[in-house]
Amino acid sequence: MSRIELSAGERAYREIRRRILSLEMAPNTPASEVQLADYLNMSRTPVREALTRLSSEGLVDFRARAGTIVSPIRLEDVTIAQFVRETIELRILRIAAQSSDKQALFTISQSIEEQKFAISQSDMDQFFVADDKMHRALCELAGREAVWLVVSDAKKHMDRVRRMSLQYSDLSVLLEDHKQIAAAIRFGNGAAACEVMTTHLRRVMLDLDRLAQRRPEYFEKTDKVESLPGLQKEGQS
Amino acid sequence: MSRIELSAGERAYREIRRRILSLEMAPNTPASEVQLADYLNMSRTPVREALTRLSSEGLVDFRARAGTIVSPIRLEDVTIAQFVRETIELRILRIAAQSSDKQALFTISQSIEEQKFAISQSDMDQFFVADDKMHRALCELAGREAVWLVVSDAKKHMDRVRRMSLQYSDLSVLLEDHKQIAAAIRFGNGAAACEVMTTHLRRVMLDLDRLAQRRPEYFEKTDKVESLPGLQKEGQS
DNA sequence: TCCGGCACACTTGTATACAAGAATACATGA
DNA sequence: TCATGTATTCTTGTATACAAGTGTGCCGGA
Repeated sequence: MSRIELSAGERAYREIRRRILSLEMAPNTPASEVQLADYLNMSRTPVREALTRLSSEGLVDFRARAGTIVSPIRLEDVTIAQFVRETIELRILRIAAQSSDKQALFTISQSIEEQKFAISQSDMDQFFVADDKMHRALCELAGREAVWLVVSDAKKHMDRVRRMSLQYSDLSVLLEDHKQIAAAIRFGNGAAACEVMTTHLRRVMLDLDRLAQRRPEYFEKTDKVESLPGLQKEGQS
Repeated sequence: MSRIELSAGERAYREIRRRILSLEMAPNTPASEVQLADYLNMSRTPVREALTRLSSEGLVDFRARAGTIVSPIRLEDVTIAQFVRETIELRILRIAAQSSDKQALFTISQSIEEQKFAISQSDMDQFFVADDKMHRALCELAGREAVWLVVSDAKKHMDRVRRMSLQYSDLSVLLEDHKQIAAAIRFGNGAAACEVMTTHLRRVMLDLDRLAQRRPEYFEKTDKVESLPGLQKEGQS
């Protein structure tokens, strides 16, 4: 029914974006227009349209007449995204704690079940989806569903990091966070929920350094001298 | 020195965006590609690139093969933007209140002087600029300069409303808000600053209904019946 | 072996040509 | 007068051609 024909430009945008955020297209690697056009079976025009949009999102970098690349992960972008997300979600949480919207509360329980299942299947993608579903449901509970769009948009700069981080993380820890948040919300205890949420959202940041060392080619090279002689951080071969 | 040649696409984007946000291009009116290309002395391609970006920002609406229009002002977008801006700026303010960055504090004083001058000259555009400068300086004071970019981005959905509102507003009221905020910040009184800021940022919202009645052609038509017979709001004409 | 310079291949930036759906004006019939 | 069907015009969507830099690799010389 709602099956409308998508334009080539829109298809290109969604597919390239998905491939970037899922790390299928690695940061700092070329995103050639002709190559993508070939891959997507279309001309350069709609591909270029997609890349233009992605560029203004900071997900690809145009280097005039010298090739386009998938943007490296920028620590600054991640930090801002984290700040914005945390700020907004905490306020959402305080509002949500005073609500008792049955539908939203049910969606939250539902997403937690899905997380359990995803963990039992070791299905990270599904966990990813269920995680988002819960955070989104919290916005609904607060009666600010549309705010999720903003959070979701800010999140794009963290998604690649989150995906890397999830590979080495214990998902059950995150699930436990979620359970505690849900419980606190049900009790109308906004402060407690916020406390857990703050810890929860900051977990990714704790991994950042480790991830940047493990995959330096994914990250933006900083201007600062990487490691002053005799002042190196503990070498992590 | 830093005078680099901008691409046609970038020029088109900036100019069209400026014209939309300044209401030179009225909401709900056509934004034809050929017409804009002609106006900007370039081909359709870079214009289309600009419109694509503006579309993903929600500032123009593509209607496939039926013309592109400047997006109407959507009350929902304004509301979200207000929520996001208020949430972020209040947190910024609490952090800023604990700082004493001389440079940023000076910039704040400076912008207030500029506001006074702008009022004396009845120069709204200058007031607009000085206003932004102050809010930006508050981010700097909080040591989160980059967060301003996010606020600034969220703000785009309020800018057109703000511009309409300013025409009927008493600018000195806004200046007074700013003075109080600056004073509270200097005293390290974050709570007081937040209180004034909340009132300050919500002033635009109070005008919304009035503005929507004065210029209904600028706003998105809501599904709700505009005015039930016998239940009209006070006729304004 | 190293360095400088040059030519070439390759990439994006822009213009133009063409395709196809949408809105509109108009003719036609009741 | 009004409804309806149709042709036309206008708009965007996509493909392709061309222009103009960029980076690279090779060659020659020291």
